Amino acid sequence: MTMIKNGMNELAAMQAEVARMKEENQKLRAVLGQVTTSYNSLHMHLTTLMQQRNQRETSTPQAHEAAVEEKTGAKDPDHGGVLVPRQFMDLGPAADDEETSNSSTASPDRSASPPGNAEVRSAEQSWNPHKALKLNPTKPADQAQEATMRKARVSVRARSEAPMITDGCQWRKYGQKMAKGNPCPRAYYRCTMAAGCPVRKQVQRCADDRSILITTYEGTHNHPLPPAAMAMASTTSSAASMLLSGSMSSTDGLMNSNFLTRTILPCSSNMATISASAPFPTVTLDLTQNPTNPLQYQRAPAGPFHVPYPGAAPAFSAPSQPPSLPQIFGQTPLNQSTFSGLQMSPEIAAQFPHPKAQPVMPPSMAETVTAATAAITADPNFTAALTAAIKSIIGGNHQTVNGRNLIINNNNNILPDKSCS
DNA sequence: CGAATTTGACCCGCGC
DNA sequence: GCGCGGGTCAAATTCG
Repeated sequence: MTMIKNGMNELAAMQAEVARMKEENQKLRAVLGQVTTSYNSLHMHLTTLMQQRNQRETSTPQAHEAAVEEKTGAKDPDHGGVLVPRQFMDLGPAADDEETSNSSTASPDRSASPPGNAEVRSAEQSWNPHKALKLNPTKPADQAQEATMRKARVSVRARSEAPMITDGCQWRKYGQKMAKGNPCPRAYYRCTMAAGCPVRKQVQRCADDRSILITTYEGTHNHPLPPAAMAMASTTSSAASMLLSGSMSSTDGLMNSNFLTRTILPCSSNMATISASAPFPTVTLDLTQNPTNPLQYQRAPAGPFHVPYPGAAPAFSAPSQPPSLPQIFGQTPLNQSTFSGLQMSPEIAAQFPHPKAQPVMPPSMAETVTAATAAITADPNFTAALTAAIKSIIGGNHQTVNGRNLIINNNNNILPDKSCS
């Protein structure tokens, strides 16, 4: 008798559970529909903007193409008259293609590379940007852009007692050097999550304050990343994309950091600095300032440093690992055009009423970033469309220099490169 | 014993 | 051309 009663209770519980799941399913469908609608409207807006821009461009196509040619040294048929940079429109096939070929052909063993082997040589060039520049002086524009992308660096400054920050990737140390002007050695690491992955990073302590760890990332992963690594990879590639989209149009050395600052690190206007000066354009994300900032990492008592960030945990699955710095950013692996950590402008938000990212100013930074992250990571196509749309919308703030976009800074938030080395 | 790290040698770009 | 400095290689060593 009690067994029957138990069975009935179980059945009732399961029915309740099914009903609850149905309700949840309906909500999710509603959300999906909302997102789809928003995406469609945004896509339409993007199309309209691009058409308008194309019309403007085609009115003076020769001047534009001549300017591009002068800047890059070759025409790029992919771009045509569209001013949206490739790294924002493509979902990374160009870089991926090449980097995929790297993985199949690149050999770190230089002695094994027969001289004159074009394929191996090409891979070697992509491995070493210095060689690439020298050995292929007449490369097409897109290749030049890719080479520049590889050269672009993202430097993260953070306080840490640990010898290296935990970013979710597997790294293999391949060298260490004493850098001039810094008593602390600089360590060189290479991503070992996939054979031929071109991503490298340098780790060095700041000479002025040795509690500050400077980690410089270079390159884009050519393999899927674990959740814990996606955010940082996305952040660095996004920062690099942002940097290059501006640095290639600016010859001033220091260029606008406002836009990047607002987008990569929407919570703080003085955490991201950009140096487009030689030898490599570098974005510096400074996490050592503003102790009251919610994004400010806190020193861990032992082991790798982590960045506690309330309200943003879903991207990290490892229960033992508290959300670390990159957590605050969105992620899209293999996508150099990802616009991470996006803070929606009211204009954009109005056109994209994401369920969590309402145009109303967010009550907290955490919600903003969480919502933006959710929106961005939802769909890679949407990511590309959104980034392109933003670029287009910001077009009002753009000027064209030598046929390329230049983001105009509305406030004078240009900070000197604080690199210590 | 295989993987990871260390470390001296080497390569390359750049300035003088 | 030479020296310096940054970056990488690879043999030796250490570690798990």
